[in-house]
Amino acid sequence: MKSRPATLRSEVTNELATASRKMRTGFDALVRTRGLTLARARALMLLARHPGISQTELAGLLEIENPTVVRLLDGLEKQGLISRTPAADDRRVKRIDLTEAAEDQVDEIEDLAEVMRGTMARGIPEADLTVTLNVLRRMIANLESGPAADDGEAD
Amino acid sequence: MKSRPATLRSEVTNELATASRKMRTGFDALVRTRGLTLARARALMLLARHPGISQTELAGLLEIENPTVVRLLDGLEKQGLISRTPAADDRRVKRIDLTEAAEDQVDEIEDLAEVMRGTMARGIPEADLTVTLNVLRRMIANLESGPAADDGEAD
DNA sequence: AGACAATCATTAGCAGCCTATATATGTGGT
DNA sequence: ACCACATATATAGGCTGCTAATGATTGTCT
Repeated sequence: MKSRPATLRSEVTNELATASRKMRTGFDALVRTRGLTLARARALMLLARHPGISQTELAGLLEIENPTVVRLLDGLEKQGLISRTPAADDRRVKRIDLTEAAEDQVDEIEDLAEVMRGTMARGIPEADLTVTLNVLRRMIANLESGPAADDGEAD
Repeated sequence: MKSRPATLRSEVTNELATASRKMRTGFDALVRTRGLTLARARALMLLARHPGISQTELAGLLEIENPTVVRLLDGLEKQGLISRTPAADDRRVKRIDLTEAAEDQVDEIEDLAEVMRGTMARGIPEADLTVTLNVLRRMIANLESGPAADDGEAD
């Protein structure tokens, strides 16, 4: 077992995982007070912005797989928050819409999300947030391009 | 339904979630080539640093709940990577240790983690990583102190 | 037209996380 | 000693994510 000192990189990745987990957990706790879960709340927010989309399209927006969407919508349907309507032009697809009850909830959810963001950003200079945003985007791009050679290592 | 523009804050939180998810997914794919999963690899790494700890202590380090640890260790035990030994002084607790087979794997896992970190950090100046680290730490602190009043709101 | 491939939704089964609850053991007050 | 409470592990059941496989429909190609 080699002993490994904590490096800047390892600290960033650790704290990235921790911050994300705490954010998820915290927001999940918030929406649970409204009878929802994080995944369901996310779906509702997207459906509010994209009414009538198909399940596959929703899966793409949520970046989860189709079978996961199916069960997610099963739950939301049982809660009376969405409706599945067979599409007229393509009988394979079903169009998903929010019910009125759900539309009322979406604004509350958005407010909770805003509270969450405000909490997290408390006391952090905007310039630092901007740097962080760029770092995160570069990391995402790096992850998407795979563990390639260290081409862009020197900046 | 109010219309909401994308704000710096909302972008940071979105990308934070995305980066973390992709990091998890990517590392999970890496360790899967060694017959492991992300959760199991994390447990092995911690057990390597803290041999003989109890399940509750491990749960604390992993920041997951006790029942989750039970099933995690059930799996690792079946794989022959850990052993559960009843403690002599307190017959409620079991001490968890890595088997020799596991110790051999831990270094490989650590190497994979290092590959992951290198991939993510590719092309990012150290100064920016430092800013990001501080931002993440502040966010974690903010999340832990709860959705308090906006004391430090103004930068 | 008919055969074949692609797409959408679904089901089944696994893993990981959770909460609530049960069981065994340990600890402290009376 | 005894009873109440706390702690450690385990079990049961739910939610969310995945992959693999199915059924129905649509598109394509000969």
